[in-house]
Amino acid sequence: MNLNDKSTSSTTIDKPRPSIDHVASLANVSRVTVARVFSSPSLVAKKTKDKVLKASRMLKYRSNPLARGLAGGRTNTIGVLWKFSSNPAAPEITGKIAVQLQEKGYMSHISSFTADFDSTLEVLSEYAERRIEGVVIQAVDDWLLHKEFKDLLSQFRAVVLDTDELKPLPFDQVVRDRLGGYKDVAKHFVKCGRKRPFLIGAGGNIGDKKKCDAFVNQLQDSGLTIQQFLPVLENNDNYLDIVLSGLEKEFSNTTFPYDAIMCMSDDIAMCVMSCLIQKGLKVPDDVAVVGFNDILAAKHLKPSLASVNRQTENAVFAIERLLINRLENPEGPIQHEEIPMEFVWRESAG
Amino acid sequence: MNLNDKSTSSTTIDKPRPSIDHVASLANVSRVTVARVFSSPSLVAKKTKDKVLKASRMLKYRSNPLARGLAGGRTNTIGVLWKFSSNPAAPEITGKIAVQLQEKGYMSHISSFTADFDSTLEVLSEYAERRIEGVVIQAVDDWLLHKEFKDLLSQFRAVVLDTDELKPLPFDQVVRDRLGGYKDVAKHFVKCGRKRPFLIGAGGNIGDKKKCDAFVNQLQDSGLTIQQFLPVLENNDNYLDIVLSGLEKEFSNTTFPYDAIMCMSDDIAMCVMSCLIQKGLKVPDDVAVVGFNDILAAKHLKPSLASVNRQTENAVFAIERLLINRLENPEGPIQHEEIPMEFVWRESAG
DNA sequence: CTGTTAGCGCGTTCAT
DNA sequence: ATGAACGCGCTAACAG
Repeated sequence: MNLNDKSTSSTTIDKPRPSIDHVASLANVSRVTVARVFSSPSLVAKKTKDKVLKASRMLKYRSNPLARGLAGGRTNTIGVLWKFSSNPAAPEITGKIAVQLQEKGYMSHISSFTADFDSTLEVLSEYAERRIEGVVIQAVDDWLLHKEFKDLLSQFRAVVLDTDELKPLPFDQVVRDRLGGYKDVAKHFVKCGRKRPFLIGAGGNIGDKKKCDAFVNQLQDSGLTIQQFLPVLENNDNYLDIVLSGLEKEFSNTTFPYDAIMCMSDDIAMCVMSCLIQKGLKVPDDVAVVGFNDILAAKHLKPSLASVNRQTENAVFAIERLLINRLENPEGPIQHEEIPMEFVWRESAG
Repeated sequence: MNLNDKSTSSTTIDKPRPSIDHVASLANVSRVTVARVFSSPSLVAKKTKDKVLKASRMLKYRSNPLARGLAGGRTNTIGVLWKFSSNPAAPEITGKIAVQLQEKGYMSHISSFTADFDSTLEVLSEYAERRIEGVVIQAVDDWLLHKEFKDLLSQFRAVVLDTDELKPLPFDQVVRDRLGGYKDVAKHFVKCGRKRPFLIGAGGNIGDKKKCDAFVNQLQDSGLTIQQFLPVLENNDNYLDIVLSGLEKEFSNTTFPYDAIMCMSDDIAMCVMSCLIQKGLKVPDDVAVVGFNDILAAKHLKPSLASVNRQTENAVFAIERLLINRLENPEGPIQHEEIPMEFVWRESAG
């Protein structure tokens, strides 16, 4: 038991970074007893426990997460893996998750999916090496269905997926159906008698493809065909430039060919509205415009901007709930929580 | 040397989670030699090194960060501490930092300052327990000047501060002078002959106070006095409502009393522009409007919105550079990097 | 240049 | 209910 006796005389102004041994000697018990007080308190006599707790409080003892993890204990660490590129919403939700978990006593690692599959596997491997207890993963791509991925994930005590539709995987999931939002917009356009809808902002990835399909199919069910898409390059800071120059071209005809525009972000929608209005068109009388994200400013614009609300707050709470629940109860039944994204009607939608 | 001989027959499909000992025995050297190949390669003979590297590649060996940290080695972990509440820019910059550092082989913990001083100290203590190598801290408040805080920070191999002005602290700093942005806007208003400026969006904290002062003082230097502030509650999702209802009241006079408005965010600026235009005022002819943040959409609005660019990208790069540099060279001279926030002129500014 | 020894701080058997 | 001993995987201080 090699501890410097400095720590006993608490008058010294050192910061002895107390270890479990210090507490043990101060409480006059063995190191194991101290450890047990924190890991499985029920096995320790109340009197002993009190002694230990008092001593640890005096020394401001907190067990070391690294040592704990190395020895097979809990690390209070969570990994949050999101796709940051081409996803402006990623920082917001991952940040909120981190802050929320911090309040629960967990520390989060935030990482980004990378371009290739292998290096993303590496991230999960490193999570495992660091004895992370749980991971929260944005699961929009289909990578997760790979066996390798699944196996790596299964190592963790808790896994929560943030998906856009229920995946056939044995993990807790928060399902945020953005497609529902797109369908609702399509329905609204139909209901208002719009005849020439338009969709702006498709990227090249799978998720974007799904959105387009949902929107188009919903329109087709009502007998409307959509004429054209204005594609947007992924992960490009100039995407608004591209969108707007594309839109400009549509004005070369004598009449503007569309009467309803769905934009894949509020940013785009705002710019489109500005452009239309400046060209002498009225929103929503001539053209209806709907955005996506429901930014705070949307309701204060003129006309106020209709949008789809991602329900980020609710999603974060759901994620936290599922995660904490599984950490505390690893063997419980798998849970799914649905949080539909809501179409928010405002003036611009007509 | 207790290692299961399973690992030698690499045909088995187990994932033996190879430890340093496995590599050592396969390469026929001692465990220490293996460790040295990774920590200080220069001390190992080339021939031995190759042997070891080959063995580790075969076993897909990667040293365990937890064990490394516990034994006093490097953990490849960075802490990023920001004020998330009442700061919409926090997720973006912290996210970018994390992604950037991930590419350099570091894993980031992202945390938020909390309301009280003590629990923020706790975060730093936990960083220390987790043997984090470096911390990046948003240093707008004056907490850092407390001795306790300074002492805790000094433990880390690297500390990079993101400040709004140079702090008298022995740490690397990236100075993003937002006050310069405000001053530039004030100068611009003066230059354009505006006589009745207005400032919207002051919160209650110290940082906001400084901004206001910078703006007001700059105006006063030119003989202009600013009539009024429209305060905004911190950390409030309705702040736009409050701003706009405040603005409404100004219209009760026969003439709108201001001819130039500086808004503390682009969100506010957009709403203010919409409001003014709807009331029949012209931007910028009757009233100039400037925002803050320079969102992508700003240049596409009508009129295009003048703003102040935070230079987030550049700041992230600077932070990364200072951090990596110090990690690799802990004893080097302290560095400061200035990244002024730039006033971006556009139509709305007049 | 390489190997031996002794920890880092904690969890987990076993005994008692 | 409590303690002794060992191991988690690695680095540091020596030795050779």
